[in-house]
Amino acid sequence: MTVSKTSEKPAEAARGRKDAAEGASEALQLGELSEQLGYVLKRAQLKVFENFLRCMASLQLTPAQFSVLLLVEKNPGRNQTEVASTLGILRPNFVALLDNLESRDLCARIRSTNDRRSHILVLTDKGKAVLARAKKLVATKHEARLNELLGPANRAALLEMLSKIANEF
Amino acid sequence: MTVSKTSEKPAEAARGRKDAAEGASEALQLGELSEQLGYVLKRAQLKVFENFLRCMASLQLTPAQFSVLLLVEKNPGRNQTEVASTLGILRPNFVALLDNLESRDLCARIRSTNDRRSHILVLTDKGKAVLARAKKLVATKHEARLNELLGPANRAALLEMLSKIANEF
DNA sequence: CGATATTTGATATGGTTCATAACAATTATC
DNA sequence: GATAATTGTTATGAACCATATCAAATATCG
Repeated sequence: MTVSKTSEKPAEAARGRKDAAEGASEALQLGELSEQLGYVLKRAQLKVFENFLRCMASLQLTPAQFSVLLLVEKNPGRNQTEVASTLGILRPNFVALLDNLESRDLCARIRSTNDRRSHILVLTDKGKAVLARAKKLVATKHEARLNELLGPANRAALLEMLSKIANEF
Repeated sequence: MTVSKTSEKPAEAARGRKDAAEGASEALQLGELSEQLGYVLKRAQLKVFENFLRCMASLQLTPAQFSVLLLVEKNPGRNQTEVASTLGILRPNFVALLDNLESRDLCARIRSTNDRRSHILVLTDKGKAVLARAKKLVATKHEARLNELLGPANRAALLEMLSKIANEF
């Protein structure tokens, strides 16, 4: 982990007021830390989530909520267990997440007629509309920033390597 | 968000017993999700941390603890504020982390003579020895797995891109 | 059919991580 | 020398993650 969100700008906040005065204690050497995959990965992930939240501020969607809307749109009619486990979310924790989306009228639970235990998930019209706007924001503000920073080819390569790690590590 | 640790194997657990029976409800389509940087990044990060913990099981070191040891070894004589903020850890949260390392005799707090407010951090002999063993474990078990999966060139490219994101996003 | 086991959504609960406010001791500022 | 700022610390709350358990509904199998 090693990193926080709004808190400290890692290498920045290290050298404080002292610098102006006398000793000017220099910045710390990261050393082997900057070669540690986990360290860099975590840092990058926090930055990306931070940026995502800023881009989505107007829609008030977290990465988790966005991923649920995306998945339900692509797979309407699936139940909570299926959607949650596909996202790696535990069913108990998925309940509050859904409560939130449902209370905002973005998503609806419908009792299944086949299996009256399960709740079928679908996006409401508002949910579809909000998701459409969210996609545009992500594309133009968030993912575009990536292309700008890495270039399309590198961006694709990065995604592929991360997928490989996520699936085969 | 989106993913858990020991819990669910995302795409795996989705299709449960039903498959054997009749309808065999198929796996969900990830769709645009697999193109979302944040989603893939988070997944990869969880996998990497999980693997790190397994590799370090014999030494009982978390990624955060390992990063502290690495940083203190490279920068002996710095105080808590400097080390914590370099790692992006808030000072209040750094206290318990240090308490742990100190109670295991891996690291020591020494009252500074210049500024009697601050605690100078150093590794104990045991701390140095444990860190040396940890480095070997990480190199041979953890990072080696990466080279095996991506190849050295790709591994380097990945690290560089992640650093860029972490620093410039 | 009918007893038993399983699945689904939900609740309660505890652990871990992250963030803020406040405090005493010490030092810096002016 | 009075006031402000810094250091380590405590207390505390929010958010996220994980486990056990429950009632309702369904599946399984004798």
